[in-house]
Amino acid sequence: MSFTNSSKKKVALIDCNSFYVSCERLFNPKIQNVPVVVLSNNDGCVISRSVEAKKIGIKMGEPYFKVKDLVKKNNVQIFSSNYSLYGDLSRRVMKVLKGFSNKIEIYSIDEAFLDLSYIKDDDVEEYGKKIRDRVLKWTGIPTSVGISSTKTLSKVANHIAKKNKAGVIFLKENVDDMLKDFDVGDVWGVGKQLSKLYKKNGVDNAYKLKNISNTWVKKSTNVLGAKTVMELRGVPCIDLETQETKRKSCCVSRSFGKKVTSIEKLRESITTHCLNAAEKIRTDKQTTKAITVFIRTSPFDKNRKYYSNSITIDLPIATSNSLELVKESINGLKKIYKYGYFYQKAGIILSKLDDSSEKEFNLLAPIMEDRSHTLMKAIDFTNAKYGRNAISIAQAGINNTWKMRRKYSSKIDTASFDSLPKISV
DNA sequence: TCTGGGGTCCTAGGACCC
DNA sequence: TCTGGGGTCCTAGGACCC
Repeated sequence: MSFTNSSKKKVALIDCNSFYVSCERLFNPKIQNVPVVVLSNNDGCVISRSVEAKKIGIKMGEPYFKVKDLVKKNNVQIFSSNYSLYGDLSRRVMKVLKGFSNKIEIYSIDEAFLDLSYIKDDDVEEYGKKIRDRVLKWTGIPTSVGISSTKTLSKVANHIAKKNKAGVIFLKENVDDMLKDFDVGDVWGVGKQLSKLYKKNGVDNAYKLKNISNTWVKKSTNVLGAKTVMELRGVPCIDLETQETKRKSCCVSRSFGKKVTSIEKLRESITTHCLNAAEKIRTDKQTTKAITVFIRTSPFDKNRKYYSNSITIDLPIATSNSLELVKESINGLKKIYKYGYFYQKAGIILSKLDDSSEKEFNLLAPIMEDRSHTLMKAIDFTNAKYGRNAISIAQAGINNTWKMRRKYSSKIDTASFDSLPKISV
């Protein structure tokens, strides 16, 4: 059996260029052609860089304090991250992309896969350009487009498009030449460990990985490793996930702006995280059956003893009730807290999430659930209207000395963003 | 002084059962 | 004094992603 070229699948990966930096640039004409970086929460690490910043040698994920000298010397513009702004712009980009294909997988805040199988090979590059142009014109965000027969290959194509600023790359006959030039560690699904293993065995580029023996890869890695190899050969193994699915776990955690030693401060932060997580799952109409609390000291501090611990509490009845979850998590915290350590981070994870419509049978549940449901709805409504944590509980604390640093925020918030004039086209 | 946060999936190995 | 074998289910931890 053979397939004609026209029956072959085509998938595009559209990826926003330096997404967070591009978002900041939309509101600040002064930072167009200069080096710009956006920092992670707590102003900890570099998580987005403009091309100018990359050229200077600022690496992805590097701690900010390590690049401070480079920043000063080159007058790099620094921004604390502003996720509500990036989320808003992301939704706009995705909305434009939905106009090109109804088979779309929103893969991350700045990436989406589109099924373009219905476009002829000869036309697909032009189509990619059309997508880029429209996203740029309607949202102001620059993108790169990679197109090929599998998701993994479209990732490769996108990577190349970014690197040589082609904008759009369609990988087809030229695929092997490109793969020979492509570091094995840059292949989607090949992380640090796999990269090490492959290179140890002489497989240092994507072309060699493509031609590796099936038995070896199955024996030496796992099913995902084997799938990656098949995808490099142009055999689709990873489906486009066009259905939006609900999350299976929900984690809220933060590093502290200053190290924390007392259980009272830890309790405040855990309470805050709990309230936020509970609100998130209620928004998605979900309930949880297990809550994990974790705390840890800094893994980088060589002068102090490291401590990290967590505890998971199974809940008898699935719930999304803030007060219940706070109560359980604080009980958990008491069990893992140890005096005498300088804590750097605390968080909670809600797991075993389920649809709240499928309630478990319990005699008391109907009454209890109903009353708490009304209260939670009132809390969520007020917080949505007057800002997050307008209604909180006393334990969350008011003077939060442990709150994270956000020294370089552009202070563009969702409200002011919404009030900006929209570009008409 | 200062090193993010939020996810998913896979697998080995333990617990348990007959 | 002698130690089976096979199956399922669950979970912690690792690897990966952005």
